[in-house]
Amino acid sequence: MLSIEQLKILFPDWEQGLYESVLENAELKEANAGAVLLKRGQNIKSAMLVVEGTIKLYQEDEDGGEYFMYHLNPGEACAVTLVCNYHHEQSQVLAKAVTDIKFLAIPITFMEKWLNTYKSWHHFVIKTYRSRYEELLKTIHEVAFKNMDERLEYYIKKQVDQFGVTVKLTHQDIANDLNTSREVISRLLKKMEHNGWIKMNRNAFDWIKKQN
Amino acid sequence: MLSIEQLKILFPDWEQGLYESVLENAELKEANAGAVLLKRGQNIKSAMLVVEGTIKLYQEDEDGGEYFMYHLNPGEACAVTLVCNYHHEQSQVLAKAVTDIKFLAIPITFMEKWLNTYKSWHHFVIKTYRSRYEELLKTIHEVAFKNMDERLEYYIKKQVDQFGVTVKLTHQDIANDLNTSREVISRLLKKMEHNGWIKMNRNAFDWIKKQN
DNA sequence: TGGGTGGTGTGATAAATATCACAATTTAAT
DNA sequence: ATTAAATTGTGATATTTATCACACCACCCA
Repeated sequence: MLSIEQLKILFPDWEQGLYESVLENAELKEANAGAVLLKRGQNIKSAMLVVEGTIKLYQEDEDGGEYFMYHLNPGEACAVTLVCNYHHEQSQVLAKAVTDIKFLAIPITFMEKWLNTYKSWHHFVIKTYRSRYEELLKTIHEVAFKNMDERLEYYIKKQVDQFGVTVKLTHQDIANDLNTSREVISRLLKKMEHNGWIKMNRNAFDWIKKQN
Repeated sequence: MLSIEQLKILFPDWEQGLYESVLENAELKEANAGAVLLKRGQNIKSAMLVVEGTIKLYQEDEDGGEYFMYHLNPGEACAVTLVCNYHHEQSQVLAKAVTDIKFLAIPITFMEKWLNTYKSWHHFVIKTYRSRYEELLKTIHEVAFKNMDERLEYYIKKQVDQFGVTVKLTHQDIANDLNTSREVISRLLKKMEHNGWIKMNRNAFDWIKKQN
């Protein structure tokens, strides 16, 4: 299990009692890069708080399509799992581990209880919802108004913010995340290369565009 | 101002003290159908709770484009205005009155205070965020995976749920809400008419599709 | 070392949507 | 009643994206 000191670093704004409750009731779980942590329609049985590594959140289609929405990092929680009413909530999202990860799983029976007990938990939940709500707004902005070239640029920038200027993804990976085809991504990346925005390698490329 | 009885009907799960605080500090405002209540980039100065009528929430583009996300009805609050930190939050959304409306405007200086004072307010805020988060997920699902014909059907169904089977909108109205062109909507509606899903009139049509 | 596999490049074509042009018709206004 | 404005219908065309087909190359591995 984690030490209380590690918890305090990850979640600095909590009350003492909340740290103790978490240590007592949460399970520290691990998963490998690529693991699916939550899928569309799955019953939510525990809240997920990221301790180590990065998770990607997707909207998932009925027939296998995916659309990437945002990253979850250590100290953050998966909003959809912070359910208040413990009656068979179904996930609307797909969550995948990008790297090897560690996370705290807290049975959702505690959610309602903690909301009433810990002010800091309450604030944490609200902060989580608010920031994710804003991420979704940005996603809608992209997908409702932008063509694929701009969406790709936005996608790459998020990737760069997360993992640095070397983007270690295949064209197919990116196409899956943007719910398009590999050919489209290949051609758009080629254009970016012509424009001097990226330097391409096999299985990866570097983002070298100067930001104004 | 409203009576406390009216408030209790609209917001049945609140504490007594919260009703009183609202009556004391909220301003009851009115707006006409079509009025813009909040636009992208605008500073948020008060929370908005709907008392009467219906509001439409949009994602707004830099250059005038709009994409309809969801309706707000009496007893509901605009999530983006429920800010916890009163430091110049900017709206990411566009809010328009669909009908003549009445709403409570609560200065955001009370938001943080009430979160710490009223459990029922805290729950209300979380419930609001959660339900709107889910609406945004549905919107992303439409716009990321569906073609315009299905998105139009989804749009009409939301309209029907709100206002009944007679949809009083012009093709141009719908095109604006879905960020497409009038011609596209006209042609798709014509197809729906052929399929026996709608009966068209000028400035309106009836949704007559049998649901299975 | 010689396949096999996966990643990438690229043309051809189809489908979905956007844009332009303009006619026809209804409603509103003077 | 006549004109003006708004609404709808529809063809032609352009753009964007999806799909199919296939070539080429790098890398792994038996």
